[in-house]
Amino acid sequence: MRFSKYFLPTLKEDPSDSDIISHSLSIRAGLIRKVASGIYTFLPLGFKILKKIENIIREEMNDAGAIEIFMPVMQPAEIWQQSNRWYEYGPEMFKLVDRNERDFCLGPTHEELITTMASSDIYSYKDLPVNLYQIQVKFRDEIRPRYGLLRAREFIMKDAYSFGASEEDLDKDYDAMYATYAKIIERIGLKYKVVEADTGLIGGKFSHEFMILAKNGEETIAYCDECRYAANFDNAKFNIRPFPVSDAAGLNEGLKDIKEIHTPGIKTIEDLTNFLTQPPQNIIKTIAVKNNEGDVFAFLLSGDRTLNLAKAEKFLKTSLELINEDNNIYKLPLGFIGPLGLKKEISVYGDYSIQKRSNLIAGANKIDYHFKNININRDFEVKGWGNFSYPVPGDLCESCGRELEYDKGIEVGHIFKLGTKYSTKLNGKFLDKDGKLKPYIMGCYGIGVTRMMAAAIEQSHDEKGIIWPKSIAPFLISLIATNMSENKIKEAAGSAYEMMLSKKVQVLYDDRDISAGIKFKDSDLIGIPIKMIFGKKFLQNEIIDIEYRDDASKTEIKLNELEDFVKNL
RNA sequence: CGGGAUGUAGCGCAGCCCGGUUAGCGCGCAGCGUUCGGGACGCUGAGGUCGAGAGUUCGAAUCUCUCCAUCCCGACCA
Repeated sequence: MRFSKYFLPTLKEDPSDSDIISHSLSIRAGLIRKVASGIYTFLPLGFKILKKIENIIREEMNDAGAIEIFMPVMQPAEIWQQSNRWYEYGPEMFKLVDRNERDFCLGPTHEELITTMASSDIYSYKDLPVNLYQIQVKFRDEIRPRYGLLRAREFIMKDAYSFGASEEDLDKDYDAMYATYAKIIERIGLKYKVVEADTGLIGGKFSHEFMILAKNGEETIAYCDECRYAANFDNAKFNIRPFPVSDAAGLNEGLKDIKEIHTPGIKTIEDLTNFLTQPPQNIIKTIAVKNNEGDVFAFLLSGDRTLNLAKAEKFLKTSLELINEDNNIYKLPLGFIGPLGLKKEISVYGDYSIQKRSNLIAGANKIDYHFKNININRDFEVKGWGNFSYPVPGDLCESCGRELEYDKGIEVGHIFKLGTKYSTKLNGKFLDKDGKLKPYIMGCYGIGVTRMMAAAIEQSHDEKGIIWPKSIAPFLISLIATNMSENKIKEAAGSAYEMMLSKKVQVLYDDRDISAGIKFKDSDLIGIPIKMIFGKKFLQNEIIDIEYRDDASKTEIKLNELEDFVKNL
């Protein structure tokens, strides 16, 4: 492609309405333009990259035996009402009405549609298992679209749905998709981690998320290199770190007498640590929660930890909300709550992080007062112990005992075992060998295609711009003629361009009659892996400079070596 | 939806607090000339409903109100 004939508008400055690197770079490099919040046009360069990502996905999916189909964006309301997600999804679904006042939605996902389709065309165990996928636009009216392509309202997803006759079928497909997803990301050439995740709204037994590692990632991953465990931060299993001896005030001093201390207006752990010059680990954080029935519970944690509500809910088998000014049915003195002197109706549960501690500080259940030297069992009882917090630095891998490490990531893929959730609701049944009618056992597997593009930028860029991995780079070679008014340069670069075209090398020839600096800057900004420069050195000695985008390394080749160089790319 | 901020030329911004002729600057864009390996220079020029509507005023980009859009922080997700 000749730059002068292409449509590739680049910007020198960051756009004012983007804060995240992948967003501003994809606008500056001329990949996308914003149409409305969370809605984008793909310009030629961005579209090219998208197609490359899609093709890698398509090839690997096909290799894994999945079969491509194409379903509509617009879907009738009935099937969503049948699965009840018309209501569960709620305002997150774009809904519309046709001229006959029938309800439709713009598909946020396609479980309903494909299950309905399967139910009328797959009747026999002989047709199973089968794995169907598509690469399609999805619509989700996100509460808050943000970060450009990372959370858009219209985005492209590869979604696959497997139908099996048995759990074994599902396991096989699930494992195949797991391996395929890993292969896809490896082929694209990005660093990633697979984590155990929550199943969320889509439902099902368990799931894995594929995370592209990036500093600005939305998700925190807790992992252990020793035993290869990795999980979402919220979900991570861990053992409480051993209490550091240097912090161990009172560990060996025996139990001291309780003292009430005046702490006017000191409500937060942070204020308290400053006021008393004590580490937060010596303070009991007491978090009050309530369930729908109006039962109130108190969870005690080490002051440096945060209550993981999901863990508390699992433990108590009830859904919970934090107590605040609005739902404070017992009028608890927020900021000064503690285990000692609580109402009898409130059951107290302890996090392992304080189990073996003594002489701690806690709220006195009286405004502006705390207690010193509180001791478990001597001063109050705990109804149950558990792990109720998020991990903190130093916490240990549950299976091997090594310290957990943390990384930031962007979720680009998610695979689920759905089981019979949708087949049951949408009448997706087949006749099995034993002559019995059974629901399909399903799995679903998604990759965010447009998100993958943004995640790649997020992982791979520098202050000059994007650094594309070769696999998805829009062009492999950026051919730069530094001075178009030098005929020798212009002609040599022109014939090099023609030669590479004939050899099917993907080359962007910057033939614009502008200063060389702009060409270098643009080339770096849009992230083409190799710069091939015809300039001064060519005029003098027929030397062509080769410069690599990723590590900025350089080599020189002579004109007569050019064909060989191109051959070995 | 709650909290915070912003809307002035294609892009990035100043002007607004303290109202007063033709609304500025940089980049980009067009023409001419000079330059030519890391965002060159000179001259000339085009380009604006000051987010929208209403109000206050002799007079509004500037003050008031309403609305809209966009971005950031929280619950959701590929």
